[in-house]
Amino acid sequence: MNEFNDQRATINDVARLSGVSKRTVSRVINNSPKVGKATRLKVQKIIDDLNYSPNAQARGLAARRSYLLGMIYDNPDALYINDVQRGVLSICRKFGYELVVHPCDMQSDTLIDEAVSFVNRSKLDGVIILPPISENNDLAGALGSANVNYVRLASIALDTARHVVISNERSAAAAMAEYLVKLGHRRIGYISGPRRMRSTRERLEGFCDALEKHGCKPDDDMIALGAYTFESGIECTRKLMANTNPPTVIFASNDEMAVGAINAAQDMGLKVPRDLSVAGFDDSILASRIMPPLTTIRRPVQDMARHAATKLIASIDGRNDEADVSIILVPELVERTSTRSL
Amino acid sequence: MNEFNDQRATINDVARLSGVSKRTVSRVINNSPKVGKATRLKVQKIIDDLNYSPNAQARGLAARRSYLLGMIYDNPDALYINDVQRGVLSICRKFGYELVVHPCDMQSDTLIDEAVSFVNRSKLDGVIILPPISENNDLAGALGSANVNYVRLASIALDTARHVVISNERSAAAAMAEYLVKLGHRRIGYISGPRRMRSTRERLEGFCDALEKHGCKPDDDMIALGAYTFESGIECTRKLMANTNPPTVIFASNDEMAVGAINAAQDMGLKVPRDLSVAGFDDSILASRIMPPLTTIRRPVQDMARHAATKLIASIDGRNDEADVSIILVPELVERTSTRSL
DNA sequence: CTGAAAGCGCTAACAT
DNA sequence: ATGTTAGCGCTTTCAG
Repeated sequence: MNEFNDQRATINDVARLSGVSKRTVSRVINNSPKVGKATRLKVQKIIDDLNYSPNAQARGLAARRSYLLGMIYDNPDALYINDVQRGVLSICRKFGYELVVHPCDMQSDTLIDEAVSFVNRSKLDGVIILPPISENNDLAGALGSANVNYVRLASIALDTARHVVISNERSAAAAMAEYLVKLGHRRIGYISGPRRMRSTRERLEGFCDALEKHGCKPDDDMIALGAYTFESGIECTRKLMANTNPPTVIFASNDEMAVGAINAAQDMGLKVPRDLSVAGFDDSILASRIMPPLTTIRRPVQDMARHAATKLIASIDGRNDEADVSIILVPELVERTSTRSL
Repeated sequence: MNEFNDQRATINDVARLSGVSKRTVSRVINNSPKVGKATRLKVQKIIDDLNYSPNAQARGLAARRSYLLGMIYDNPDALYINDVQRGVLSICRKFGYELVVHPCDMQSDTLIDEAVSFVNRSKLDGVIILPPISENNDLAGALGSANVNYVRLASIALDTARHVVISNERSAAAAMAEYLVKLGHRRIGYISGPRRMRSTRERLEGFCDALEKHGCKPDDDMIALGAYTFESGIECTRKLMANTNPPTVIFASNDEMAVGAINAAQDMGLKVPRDLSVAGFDDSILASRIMPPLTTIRRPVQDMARHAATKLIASIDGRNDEADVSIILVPELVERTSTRSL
């Protein structure tokens, strides 16, 4: 490390000192195979001595590459976002990319223009889009026609394999149904997410279809429309329990609502799981901290993120086979003590 | 928007179409005052028509500016990180900066080299460092001698005003002490964070000093050494309550531990707050979701982040007066129902 | 396998 | 107030 020199070394310095041309140094940096072994070693030595690292901006300008990936989201769940960031970054590191984050407002009517402008302005090589924004086909379309590489995280195949990484929430919800039936429950309440989200439908249909197979499809009064919020969990639980024949278990389709359900139950003087079982979806930090600990479904968030980043970089690098591999992950059921056998 | 042209417009296109030189266009882009009003309007019109936006890489290369800020952290608390990101980004947007995130491993012995290399490689204009990494003076020193602009988020003035934004956790902890004493508590238990962190000392000393003023300085057996984790909260609570004269309230110095304390209490057959009051620190999502809802202290995280970003950008722009303003924020006490009056 | 030279799109002295 | 001319540090034809 040259502690005394404020100026960082450039490719010219390396070329001069190692007695080769810029072009050759560039080849060494980029691991081109067309460099003699001796030359490579000589150049590499100078690079190490100088503690040289190429200027990303200059490189990007010349090569039309920024080595920057973007992440676009409007998700209230900080834990989810953080997990995705970590997952994406673990792959970025391997390939020399950095991650630029871009939270935004889903409802904004300039959402699409803003997203495209974000990518263009920063010359991002690609973007990863998180749910629920990932479900916006217009956004994906705009990105596609602007020739932007993108991968969406989703619960269903809403794009070609190249552009999406899927967690099969339908089958995860079905697994929860199986589990609750096996515990002996027949009166089963369900709290859904907001209508406009795809995950809402996936989870609901997966759950109901599986129950139907066991001959206990829930009546309409066993299904409450929530909003993925704590408060809506409370409200829906009240509604569900007000039925003349209330459920013995409530499956809230995310943990926030499940925690709301537990709180509501306690308010009503019901003990969970003695008087009412409760299950959630997400395995957020809340799930393991709440009393009683919540039976829930763990989405493979970091895995999805890693796959998305891998796909994206493959796509940027033109490794089409890899970019086009179909990725479908299955969340797993986490059994805790908020659900009991009847 | 020119939908049919794959190539984005460049400054040359704008110059040619508006019949002025590149230099003048550049002046318009950068809001230089030395441009005639008519010229400015004419150029701006072309810019709008072409939907032109300058290439950040080229701009950065020429001006030695990337318009990229970095965020360095190793913090288990996703909510905190997310809050900081949002805060920083709200300022970034105003000034045309983007944010590159960089979680890392505090324990790594290449931490410092990696951080410096991160900044150099990506040509970041500045970085914001989160606790507890922000407490690493060697890192700050290395950044400083590498001429990197940085701002640290901290609980104490561990750098010059330009380089730090402070939340006064000492006085916040003191406020909690006052509050508990006012509720009538005298036997007061404390669960600290890990020794190596500054915030641990700040919170502990602030708390104890305030109690001392009221003549109820806690004995050594009323202070348990935790680790800011859920499990350590449980363990420390057990220890505290095993005293012959156990506390009537436990102040855990973060919410995770406070939630552990509540769980431990319930395990021991104690009802919170009837048999034991519990208070936390952070006002994390857990605080409002747990039963009973947690009395805690809310750190002004987004505010700190905004101040840090503002400072950093001022410093980059050479607005020294602004960069050197001293920022000390005070967290506020949030009263909920996990603490009761004796 | 290596080198010379022409840019990538922008800013910044230095004119005018 | 505006234009000319060099670069910023790198990649990339195109030659050898």
